[in-house]
Order: sequence, then C-alpha cells, then structure tokens
Amino acid sequence: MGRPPCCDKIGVKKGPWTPEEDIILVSYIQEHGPGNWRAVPTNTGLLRCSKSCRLRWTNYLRPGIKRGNFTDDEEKMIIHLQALLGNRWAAIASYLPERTDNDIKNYWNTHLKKKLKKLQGHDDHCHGFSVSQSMSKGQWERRLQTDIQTAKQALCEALSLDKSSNLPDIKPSDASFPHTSPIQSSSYALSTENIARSLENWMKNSPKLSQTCSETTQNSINNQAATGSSPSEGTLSSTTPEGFDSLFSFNSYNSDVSQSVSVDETTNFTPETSLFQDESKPNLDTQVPLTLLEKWLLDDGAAQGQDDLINMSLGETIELF
DNA sequence: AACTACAGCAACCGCGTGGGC
DNA sequence: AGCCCACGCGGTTGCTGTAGT
Repeated sequence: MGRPPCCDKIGVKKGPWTPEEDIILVSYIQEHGPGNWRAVPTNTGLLRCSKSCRLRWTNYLRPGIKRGNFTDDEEKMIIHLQALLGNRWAAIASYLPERTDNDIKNYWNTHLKKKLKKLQGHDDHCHGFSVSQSMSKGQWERRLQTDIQTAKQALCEALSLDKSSNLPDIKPSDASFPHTSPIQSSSYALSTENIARSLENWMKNSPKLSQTCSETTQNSINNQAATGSSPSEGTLSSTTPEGFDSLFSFNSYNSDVSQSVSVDETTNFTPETSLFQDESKPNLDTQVPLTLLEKWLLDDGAAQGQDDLINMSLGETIELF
C-alpha cells in the first residue's frame, strides 16, 4: 500500500497565497497556535492542504522572519555552517533565527554556490588559498577568527541576557506555541507586516483586483468576525498595512517586537536567542557538529576546541574554495 | 517594443522519523 | 511489535520579474 496523499488533491488550492488567505491563517494561528496542521484547513475553511499551511506559516508568516538581503555576517555564517553541516538547512537556520531554512537554502543555491564556484575557479587559476579576491589567507584567517570571537562574545551576552531576561520563557525547544498557552499578540506583529507587504505587492501587481480586494478582504474579515475566529473588531476598513495592524491590534506592539525580535546581528546564530526561530527546528543537542560548535563557542578556555573548529571549519571551507 | 534568457524566490513533492495507539 | 498519522526536512519545480538582445 502506498503512502496516502497528505491531503485530498481534489479541491485543494495550489500556488501563491493571497493576503486574504494569509489573514485567515494568521488569525487562526493567533487563536490556536501553530500545530495540528491537519485541522487548519478544516477549521479555517482554507482550500489548502495542511502542509501548505504549515509551510506558509514557517516560511513567511511566522513572526521574527527577516527578509531581504543577507548581511555579510549572515553570509559568512552560512558558508561556515554549510561547510560544517552540509545541506542541513534547518540546522543552519537555527543559528540564523531570523532566516528560514528555505530562505537560506535558496540563498545558498542562487548566490553563494555561484560565488564559491567563482572563487574556486579563481583559486584553480592561482592554485592557492584564496577566499576573497582581495583577501590574503592571513587576512581571511584573521577575519574569520574575529568573526568567531564576535560570535562567541555575542553568545555569552545572549546567555547572560537570557538568565536575567524578563522575556517570556520561550526556549528554542518549546517555542512551538503550545496550544494551552495563549499567544501574545506581539508575536504576530511581524506577520502582519509580512502580510501587509505581500498585500502591497499584490495590489501593486494587480491594479484591477485592488478594488475587489478590499471588498473580499472585508468579507472574509466579516466572516471571521461572524464566526468569532478573528480578533478583529471590524476595524479593518481598508487593506492598508494600517488596516492589518488595526485588525490585529498590533500597532502598539510593533516597536517593542521589532526590538525584541530584531536582535543584534551578531547574536543571530545563537540558538539561545532564537526566540522566534522555527518551532520545528530540531533539538541541536543531538547534532554533534553543532554541539561541538556550541561547546567551543561557550568554552572560553577550550583553546584546543577552538583549534579544532578552526581547522575543521577552515579545512572544509578551504576545500570548497 | 518585442522577445528571450536568466535569476530569484515561493511553493510543492516525496521521503524519513517520531509518537500515539 | 507493528501500524498509522502528523510533521519536518531537503530537493525540486514553476512562476515572476528583469536584464540583455
């Protein structure tokens, strides 16, 4: 007997998500929390399969997701981690809590792979170690060590923050928004930003639809209000970002959230600071390379470990170049 | 201006795995 | 112990925008 389809193929919508669907999904998750994805399409009336809902949430709507260009630090981190972990994007993403595994995977496939290939070609040409065309081996190593030092410091800071922090006790391992605990509205502020952004693009790209959009959106909101599934108090009179903010009453939270979510770049890769990292991220304790990395990052006196990691990282990275 | 090629990214697909029964 | 379900992950696909001709 073959594997049963994850969802009924008939009547299941595919393709890009509309802002309306996003609203419905976010609204539902706000109320019930992520999880039990199987029930989401049924309970929301979304004509999407559960997988699609989960993916949409984890890759786009989930709070704390940073979109847009990757910073140099992020780029380097990805390269290092990829060298260490291979294509274990979820593990890599757990060290870049504001990025999704899908994002990192895409970035690797579209940018970094090419970049490295290019550099490798350059290396072949000059048959030597060359990470950057403008960087000597010594410079590279120094820079890498500086990065590592920064990461280490950031991790320590993050950990000390964690201990004294008054942040809600969300740990990477329990960030799955258990159904029993109510979701704080603030956690969804960035989701509304995402939706708003999506809607803006959508409307920009579909001027013909912009008229009906607000109507249908209003309808869906009204429907939700009627079923009591939306926190909206019917304040959405337009499909502007402000409209969404008012829909979810997020205005007052946005600044706070962006402060708490937009942690310092240098702290991004610490699992301990991954307040909003993917709920589904595996427990890193079980991952030997990451444990080594963490251990090494944490252990100031572990000079040997540092050497190991540098050797490991550089060794494998060098192979790439 | 029209067409083509390419890049970037969102979403899908299929497999693996863990937990509950 | 074995089955089933739900979920997570990595690879792949396909759509859309843009640069080049």
